[in-house]
Amino acid sequence: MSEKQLGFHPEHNHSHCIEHAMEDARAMCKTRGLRFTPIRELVLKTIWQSHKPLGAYELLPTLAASGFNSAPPTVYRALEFLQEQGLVHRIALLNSFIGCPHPEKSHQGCFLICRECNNAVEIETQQIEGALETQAQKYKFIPEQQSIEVLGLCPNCQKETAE
Amino acid sequence: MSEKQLGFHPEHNHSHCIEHAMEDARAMCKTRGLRFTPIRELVLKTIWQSHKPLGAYELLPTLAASGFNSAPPTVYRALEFLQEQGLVHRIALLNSFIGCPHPEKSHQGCFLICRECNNAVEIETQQIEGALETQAQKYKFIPEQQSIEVLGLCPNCQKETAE
DNA sequence: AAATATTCGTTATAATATAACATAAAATTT
DNA sequence: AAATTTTATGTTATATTATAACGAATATTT
Repeated sequence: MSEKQLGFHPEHNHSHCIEHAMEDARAMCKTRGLRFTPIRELVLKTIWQSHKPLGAYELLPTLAASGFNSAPPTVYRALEFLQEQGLVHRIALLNSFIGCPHPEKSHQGCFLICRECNNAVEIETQQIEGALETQAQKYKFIPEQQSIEVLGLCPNCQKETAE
Repeated sequence: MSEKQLGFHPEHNHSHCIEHAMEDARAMCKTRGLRFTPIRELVLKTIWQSHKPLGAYELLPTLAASGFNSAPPTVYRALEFLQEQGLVHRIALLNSFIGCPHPEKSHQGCFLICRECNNAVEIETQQIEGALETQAQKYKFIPEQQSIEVLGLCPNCQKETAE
C-alpha cells in the first residue's frame, strides 16, 4: 500500500492510526450506550482506510462485499450515526466523508483539501473559530454548525505540478 | 414586499441594492470584455431579489416565465459564468447560490446562514483568512479556494424561537 | 416471554448536476 | 460584407447524491 500522500505525511503509520480510531469509536459508543453495529464499524473502517474523503456511493461496494445490503439508505444511515457521534465529518464541497482524528471533544472540522490528489487533513481551528465568533457577535448571530473547507494544492502535488 | 429579514437588516433598501448590483455587474462585464447576456442578467437579478440562497432549480421557473429555455444546463451555465466573475457565490452546505455584495475584489465568501429562515449574509474575512493562511503554511499547503459557512440562528429567528 | 425501541432490508423516487451534440448568435478575420 | 471562428444557447439524455416510506428483523427493557 502506498502511504506516500496520506494526510500529506509520507511517514505516517496508517494501519496503526486506523486501529486506534476504531478502538476509540468502540469505546465511545460503549460509554454513550450506543450500538457500534457491524455496518457502522465497517463504514467507519472503510472511511479510515482512505485519507481521501469518500462519497457515500463509494462505500456501497464494500458493504456488498461483506454481505450487507448495499442500497443507499444503509450507508447514509451509518454515515448519519457516525456524524452525530463526531466520528466522521462531511466535506460539503466534495459531497464526501472523512474520519475525524479526535472525536472525543465535540467540534466541527476545518479542512485543507488537495484538488489534485483529493487528500484532506483536518486542522486546528482555535484562532479561526475565535475570529468567526467575533464576526457572529457583530451580527447577533448564534452559530451552531460550521463548515470550513479550503481547496488547494498539497505539498506532494505541488512538486508533481512543478515537474 | 416584506423586507423584515433581508440580510438580518430590517431597514435595508432592497430594490436599490439590486439595481446597484446589476449596474456593477454590467459595468464589470463591459470592462472585462465579457457578454452580460439576457439569461445571465436574469439569473443574477433573480438571485439578488432574494437574500436567501437560491437553488439552481428554483431559478428555472423564472427563466421559463421570460421565454427562455428552462432546462438545467441553461441555468447551470449562467451560474458558472456568474461564479467565475465573482458575481455570485455557491453555498455548498445548501447547494445554492447567493449574490456577492462586492464582486470588484476577487475573494471567497464567508457566510452566516440562518437555519430557520435561510437568510444568509456575507461577512468580513480578514482575520479568518489570516488564521487560515497561518495554518496552511504550517502544512505547506497552497490555498486556492475556500468555503466558510456557518449555520445558526439569525437575530430575527432567535426572537421567534423564544416566543 | 411480551412489549418497546432501534436497526436494517427493500423499493421507489426526489434533488442536484453534467455530458454530449445540434443550433444560433455574436465577434473576428478576410 | 462574406466567410470564418468563437461563444452562447437549445435540447435530450443521464449521472450523481440523497431521502421517503414501510415492513422485517434484531436488540433492549419490562
